[in-house]
Amino acid sequence: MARRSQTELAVLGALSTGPMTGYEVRAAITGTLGHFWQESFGQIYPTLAALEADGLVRPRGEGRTSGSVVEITEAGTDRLRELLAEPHPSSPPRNALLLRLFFGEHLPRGRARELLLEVEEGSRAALERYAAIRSEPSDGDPGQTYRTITLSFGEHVARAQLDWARESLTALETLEEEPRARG
Amino acid sequence: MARRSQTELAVLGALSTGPMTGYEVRAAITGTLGHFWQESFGQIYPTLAALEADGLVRPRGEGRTSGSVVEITEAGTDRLRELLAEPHPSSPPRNALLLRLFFGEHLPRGRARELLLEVEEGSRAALERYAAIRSEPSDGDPGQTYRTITLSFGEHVARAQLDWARESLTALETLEEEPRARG
DNA sequence: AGCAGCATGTAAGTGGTTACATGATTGT
DNA sequence: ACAATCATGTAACCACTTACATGCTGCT
Repeated sequence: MARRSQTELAVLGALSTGPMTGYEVRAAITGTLGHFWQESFGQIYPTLAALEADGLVRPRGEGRTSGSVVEITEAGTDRLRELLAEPHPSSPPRNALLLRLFFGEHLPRGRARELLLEVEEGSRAALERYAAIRSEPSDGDPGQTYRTITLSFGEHVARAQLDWARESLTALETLEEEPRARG
Repeated sequence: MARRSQTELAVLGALSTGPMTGYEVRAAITGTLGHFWQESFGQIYPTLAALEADGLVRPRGEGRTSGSVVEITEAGTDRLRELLAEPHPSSPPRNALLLRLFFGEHLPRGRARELLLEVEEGSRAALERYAAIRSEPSDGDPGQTYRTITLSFGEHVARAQLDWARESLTALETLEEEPRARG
């Protein structure tokens, strides 16, 4: 059966690192998967309820004053492995910024430049965040290699976007310096 | 009012290059915006109908035996510029492949490698497509610079992913050669 | 005659976001 | 006392995909 969604996978994945509340699941996801995955509360709580109904997670009262801490069950871990092994759906690309840039000639003057500066700044900021994560002490965990690999993905892509933005800004400047041959 | 969606923008943008049928709009979008934008027929036809109701596009009978060719109106061009100038929504990242790789230790043996090979091959293929577009004769159109910029984005990102995939494959090999210190 | 590709459209479902409502706990 | 943040949940809505139904045109 199955096919509830990728959210189930993300939530079970988060819970595989230890018991936590729904709120913390969300924080864990934005914190560690943030540059390639996101979940909203409107997804997390219903998913958590469904997982509990299926016996894949269970409530766990101890150790906390507030919030209902849940932990992953044996069946949940099995399910996680199952979901991980499934072929991954590839979401169609939709980059609204590029869509605007593509029709750049119809853009208000200077707007294209603004869009590129936005990318430049965003990529720079991303690289800083990644550097901070890199500098955290490694725990020697066997999963470390895989986590570093996904971090490295973020770094590669961010550097590529930074380079692209800078090159494109230069290209735009040359365009605007030139006398306009055509209207 | 507005806020019908980005689809409206993509469709008007396609029609700004000339009159065509809904089917051709779809082909134009997948053909030229393909690496950062996609639309399905289920989106295009209702959008086209709505645009016509608003007087932003109009049917145009001549010159064809089949299919209803539509063209953009003056109001449509204005609307296109308006939409382009609006701040762009940024869709939250959702990379199902990275989500799996992140939990790589729970993946079946060899699966992580497969995923990376998939990225390697995909990026290689993308670069070839981009090279083919590059080699097409330039038409000296003033919008050319912007179209080249978005193409360049694809190239930068594809190269980054290719490098990343290769580096990560090496990292995985080293991991598997090493005697496993921890279970 | 038959098939591939052009063409248009709708209905159902899904996966997701946003906004809202509510309240407990912690720190100042 | 108040604010921030932790915490849980729901309802409404939205954009989009998929699958389906239908038919035409042009080529072989």
